[in-house]
Amino acid sequence: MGVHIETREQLAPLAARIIATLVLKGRKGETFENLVCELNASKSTIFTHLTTLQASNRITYYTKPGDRKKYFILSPNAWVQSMDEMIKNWNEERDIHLEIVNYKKDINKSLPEDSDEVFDLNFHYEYLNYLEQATVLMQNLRKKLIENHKNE
Amino acid sequence: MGVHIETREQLAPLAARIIATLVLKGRKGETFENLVCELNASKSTIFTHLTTLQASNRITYYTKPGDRKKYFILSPNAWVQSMDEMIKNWNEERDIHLEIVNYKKDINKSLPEDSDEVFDLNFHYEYLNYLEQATVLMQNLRKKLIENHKNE
DNA sequence: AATTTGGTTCTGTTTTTACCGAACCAGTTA
DNA sequence: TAACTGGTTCGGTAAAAACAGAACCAAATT
Repeated sequence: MGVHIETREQLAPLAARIIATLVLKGRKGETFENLVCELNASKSTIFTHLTTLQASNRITYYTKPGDRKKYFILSPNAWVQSMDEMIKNWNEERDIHLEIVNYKKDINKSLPEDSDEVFDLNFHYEYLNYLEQATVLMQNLRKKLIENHKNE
Repeated sequence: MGVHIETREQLAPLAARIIATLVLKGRKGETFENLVCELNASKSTIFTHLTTLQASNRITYYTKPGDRKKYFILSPNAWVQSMDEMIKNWNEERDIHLEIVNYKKDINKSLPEDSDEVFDLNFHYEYLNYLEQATVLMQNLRKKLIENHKNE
């Protein structure tokens, strides 16, 4: 599991394993100390990873009254985050392709119709089409799931 | 663009820039030599990246009769590849969550109903639901786009 | 007031990644 | 057959990523 998270979320091995243990631990969470000894890593490493994971909204913590310890848990809306990430990426990609299309159109204009230097834009159009449709689907799914979630 | 590809496709900087230049070059493709001097990198580096990119089906090449050079181009079905990757990832993720659910169910069985050690499985169910729906949507879109593509 | 607990900061060290250069090889051309 | 072209292999290096250790700090305990 650690490895999977590591590649998919592009995290350092240990950061991924923190996530993995939090997934397994569930809503009870895990303390700083336990993470250190369970993953037998150094306090400093765990600390820096915990802070970056918090910064990227992947985890949070809660505290118990009369207890200085922080109990770290996964951010509750993992799938929303995951979808938002995906949509953001698709949009970035779309923007890049749009830029390229414009750039190539410009060049094509300055060439004779039959020149074999003329760019074929079809590739980009197909890709843009895919991105567009995927984004719409994902946004709808997002809305729908959020609705469902509220009504529980 | 290089940077975007680098992070999104998890490639080495130079591999990403190869992709980027191929995207810009389009159908005509780019030769080994040109890549070397355009990206001012060493032959060996370009070579190894070209081979791994071919191995991962991201690029191919064609040859001209009476010309020893290889003209490298992007694999024509980039969006299909991209979707397949995504679906594969979602399936892996689903399998992991299913395993965890089983594991947690097992533990829950051996605990009294009201124990606060009991795992809350809702998180996993929601996530599985998301994965399931996303996968179905993406598979449908895949089918649809492939149909469209054939009829051109 | 001293010590402990839980956490934080800073400065290395180790490991991995990304890349380069030189030597090499199989066809092709002169 | 010598030299060139286009590509391939291998050994090594430089830089970045991941992690560790020790020192440190503030709040709580003793």
